[in-house]
Amino acid sequence: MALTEQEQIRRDHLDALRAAGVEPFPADAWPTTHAAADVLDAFDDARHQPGEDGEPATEPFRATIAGRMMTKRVMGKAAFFHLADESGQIQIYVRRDDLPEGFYNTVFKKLLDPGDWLGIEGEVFRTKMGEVSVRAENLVLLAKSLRPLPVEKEAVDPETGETRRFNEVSDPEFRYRQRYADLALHPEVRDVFRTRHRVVRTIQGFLDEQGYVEVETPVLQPLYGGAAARPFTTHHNALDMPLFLRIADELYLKRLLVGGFEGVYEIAKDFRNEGLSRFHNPEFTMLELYVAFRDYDWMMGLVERMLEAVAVAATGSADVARTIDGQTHTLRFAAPFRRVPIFDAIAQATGHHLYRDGAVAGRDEIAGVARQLGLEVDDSMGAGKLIDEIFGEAVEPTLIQPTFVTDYPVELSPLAKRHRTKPGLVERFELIAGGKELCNAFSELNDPLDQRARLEEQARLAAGGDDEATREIDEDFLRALEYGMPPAAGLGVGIDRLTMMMTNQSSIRDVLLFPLLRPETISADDIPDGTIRVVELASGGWRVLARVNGGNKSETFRESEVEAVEFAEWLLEQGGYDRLTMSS
RNA sequence: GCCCCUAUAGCUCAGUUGGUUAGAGCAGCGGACUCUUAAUCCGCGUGUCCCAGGUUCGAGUCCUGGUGGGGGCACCA
Repeated sequence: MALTEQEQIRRDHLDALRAAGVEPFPADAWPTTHAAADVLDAFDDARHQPGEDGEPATEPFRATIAGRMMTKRVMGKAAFFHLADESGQIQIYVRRDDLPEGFYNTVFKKLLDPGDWLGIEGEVFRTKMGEVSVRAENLVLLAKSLRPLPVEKEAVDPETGETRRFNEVSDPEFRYRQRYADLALHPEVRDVFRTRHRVVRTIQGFLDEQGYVEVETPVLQPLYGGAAARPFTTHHNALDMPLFLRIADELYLKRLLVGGFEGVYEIAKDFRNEGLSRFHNPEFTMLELYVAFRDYDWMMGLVERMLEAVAVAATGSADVARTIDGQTHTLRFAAPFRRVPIFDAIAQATGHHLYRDGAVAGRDEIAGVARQLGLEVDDSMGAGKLIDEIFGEAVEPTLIQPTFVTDYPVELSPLAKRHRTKPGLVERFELIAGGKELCNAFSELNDPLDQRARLEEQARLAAGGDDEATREIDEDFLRALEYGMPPAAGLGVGIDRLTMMMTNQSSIRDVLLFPLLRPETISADDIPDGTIRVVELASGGWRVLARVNGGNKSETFRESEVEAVEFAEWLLEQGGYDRLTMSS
């Protein structure tokens, strides 16, 4: 691999450390007494601060800490740097004469670099400039950093009192591809994932308290179902059979209701083979919950209480700040949330009552309203689809405060029970907040004959070329339903989008530690010396990469893999190379 | 799949109408400095200007095609 000058210098430092008898990757543990933030919290000037003239503190405050060296300010025989651990940063004061003979000049000044993990032991004090710091009496290298972390600097603006950051890494690609560096540099990014952890834990704690059981159902499924989406497919060798990564876990959780569990939930990774966007990642986390003997009305009450608990856990209060189109709103996740039937919401927004006298308006009337709103209408769109479009255009973006939208047209909701009093509608709600859907819930369909009819309709769609419809009927699921599934309320919550809401992030990539990106392109710099490699290009074609004695060769073949391989083999025969590898 | 924006040093960015040897700050290297904090001061420029073609006497700059990334649309019960 080609090393940058700075990478080479750090490797030189590594060798020099070993030569000086300092192990760069020691095995010894370094048990700490404090986190950086604990030291800052606990410091008390009256008891811990030494006197001006070398007078010892009335109660010296000794601490052993560990972290990453972030900055280094050397002033001859003394130096300062900041040490960052998970809790925050604390300044370290180093003096030549506090350390063993020669260590400061030959090791600390020359061979330790920003990014190195250090252990510090010493007394806590406040500097003349007023910053609580640790005076290092023992300084130990815990792990050497061989790759320079980008350096960002901070300063407090004297007028506003706000901390400004300079040279901040702004390239999103760098941040997502090298999340480890992003996290090391940006405590606030770590905070997002701590909040995500609290969101999940709060939900689990809340549901556990109700007596519900968290379960694990198969990720690898012989048939996929429970949603409409294209699946990822894979293959099991020993059984020689295709398998699908789940697109939902609904059908397995319902089997558990049949089996006698009265409240089950799963926080699951689902996988959908679809596009990427600010709101979509091919693998994402979904909460699904099913509770026997309850209905969607009851479920709204549970969601209100659960999300209030989540908001408090995530932000400290039920009021959550949310930036939408550059405007900051305060979303109140305090029960009860507003409830509005979808047709009432549409009527308020458009003036058109499309559900009258116990029936949904005619398709032509609905299409007319859609056209008035500037929506494109084509003949394939049914009444249900048009209602959905009108809602999405005219209502959804206006629902900033958490709002339950209820009683959808039956065509939109094949898995929900028909409404007990309103013909043509189903018992379903979505929770909308900040103009986006957060939850989807039904009174669940438990009639096995009706369910069979609907799955058969799906299979017909699949045969007709709809690649999001499930091709095969899940006979085992129907067999389970035939034994009898209790009436139940079901809920789905997108955990990623909920976390976006609670942390005020605008992209799903900012709440996923490792969002999916296209693979990095390999260049000749990235392969070991003395090797030749043939790589297939995402853009089509093949490239032969060769590297010997630091010299690179790169040759692209658009048309033929055979030509590329023949060229690589010819190159190998010319000598100087000892290896030819193929990579996909 | 379509549209817009974008890619220059490890990081953040300049780079004029196409002009000869591509710049700055930070980081790094050498030196000074025992309370600094975007430390300071002196000296040093480290590069596949995303890739491949093309136009031109001459391309970081213009054109065509491609790739990565961001945003929007479409898709997503």
